[in-house]
Amino acid sequence: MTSVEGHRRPPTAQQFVLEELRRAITTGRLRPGDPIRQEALAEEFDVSRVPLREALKTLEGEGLVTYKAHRGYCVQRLSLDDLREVCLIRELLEAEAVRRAVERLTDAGLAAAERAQAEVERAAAAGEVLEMAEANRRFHMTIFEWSELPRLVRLIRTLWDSTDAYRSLYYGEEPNRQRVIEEHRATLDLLRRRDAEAVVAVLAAHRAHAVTAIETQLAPGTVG
Amino acid sequence: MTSVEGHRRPPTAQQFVLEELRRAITTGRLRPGDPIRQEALAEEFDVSRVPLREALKTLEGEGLVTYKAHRGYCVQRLSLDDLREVCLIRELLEAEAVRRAVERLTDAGLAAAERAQAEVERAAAAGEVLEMAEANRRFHMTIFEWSELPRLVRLIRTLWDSTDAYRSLYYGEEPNRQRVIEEHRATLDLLRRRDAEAVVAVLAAHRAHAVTAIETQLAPGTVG
DNA sequence: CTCCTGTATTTTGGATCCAATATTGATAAT
DNA sequence: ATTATCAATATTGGATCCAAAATACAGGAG
Repeated sequence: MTSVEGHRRPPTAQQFVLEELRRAITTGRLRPGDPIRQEALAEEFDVSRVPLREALKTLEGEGLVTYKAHRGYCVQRLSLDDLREVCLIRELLEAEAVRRAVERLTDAGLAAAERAQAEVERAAAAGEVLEMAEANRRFHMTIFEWSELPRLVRLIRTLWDSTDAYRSLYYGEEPNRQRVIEEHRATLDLLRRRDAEAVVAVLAAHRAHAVTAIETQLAPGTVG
Repeated sequence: MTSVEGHRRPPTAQQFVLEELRRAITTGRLRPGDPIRQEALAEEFDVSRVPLREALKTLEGEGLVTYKAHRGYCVQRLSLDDLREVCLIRELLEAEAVRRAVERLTDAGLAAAERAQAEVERAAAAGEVLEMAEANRRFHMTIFEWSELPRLVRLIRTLWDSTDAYRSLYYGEEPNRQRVIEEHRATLDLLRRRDAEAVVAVLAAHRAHAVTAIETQLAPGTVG
């Protein structure tokens, strides 16, 4: 094996930089509100400013950074209000995706979701938080994709991207990871019974719980 | 007056190119499926390929063009299925935006919408189709913005952008223009009475009509 | 005649350099 | 002392040039 070091480097510098920028933002290395100094960042990633700027344009489209002409990019402030808003929008879109998905559900599709779930549980047991988050994402996207509404899925994916920062926060807690596994099992069960509304309810409950968890985690001393 | 020729040129080349590209796509000058030859386009717009590529990245984020590494950009095929899907998503998002908007509706807000509507009617009477489409957009966005959900409004705006091509088709027909004016008046009336669900219904009916109109316009000889 | 292969050409990706704009700081006038 | 103005600096925007990849094409083997 020559280059199987976890992540193989993307075929273009802009895609590489895009991943790195996402990581930098989600891990808090670049903090919300920070202006983005292109020269410094480009040097750090060892690329020129051109691919960096193209990656930033992509992130601008996703709402992770803001842009003003001649003043450059800033990391978008992700307030709790933003998080709540994203969850509200996800609620609307994912509910529709699930309803459509259940109508088109096949055995092969279910098997794919079960494989993703197996990977989630494996990663959880092994304590691989990052892998678990990734498999979790695959689990959900697999379901959404059954809807056969590619634009809808694309939007949902973008919304997930835009709150990656908070997601890693959530998955950092062991009880939350356990909870996710339970919810996935319940979801699979309800899917087998073609009960779309119940699945929608589970997903909604999950989002609500995640928001609450993050709220308390972020504002721990508001009462004391 | 020095540069009041309708549109003043944007402060950056990428924004200028972005507008031009949008226009080229909506007017059919660049047709769906067409690969985008950067060199040729850049020369046509009299800029280098750098700002062109940044504009394309923005359009990629909006779903108007697709991108593959080392193979470049293509104008997204906007099938009728795509149009229907965008309308479905708009239905979900705009309904929520309207419900929130009605809860927060102020007199000043209503006045702004009425001004936009006045401009719509003026442009319609003057036969200025492009101006009418623009005022129409302002009318709706004004309402959506009362929701105070900036990300939601942003998404809706992007969805509107992605179907601009079809919109100009719709507004090209006089009866459609007349219909829009009626619907706006009804909408304003219902807003004054704070009847969110009725507004949602009007908007849904409008979208349904637009889709049907475009379907018949695009496939005129399917029966004969 | 078909298919594979190697090469030429086209097209995209990226680096460097220069221009334009914004920001900062210093100086002077009120 | 405060504010306005102008110069110096930092930062972004864009053009050109070169590298890398993909595509098209020609030639030869089967």
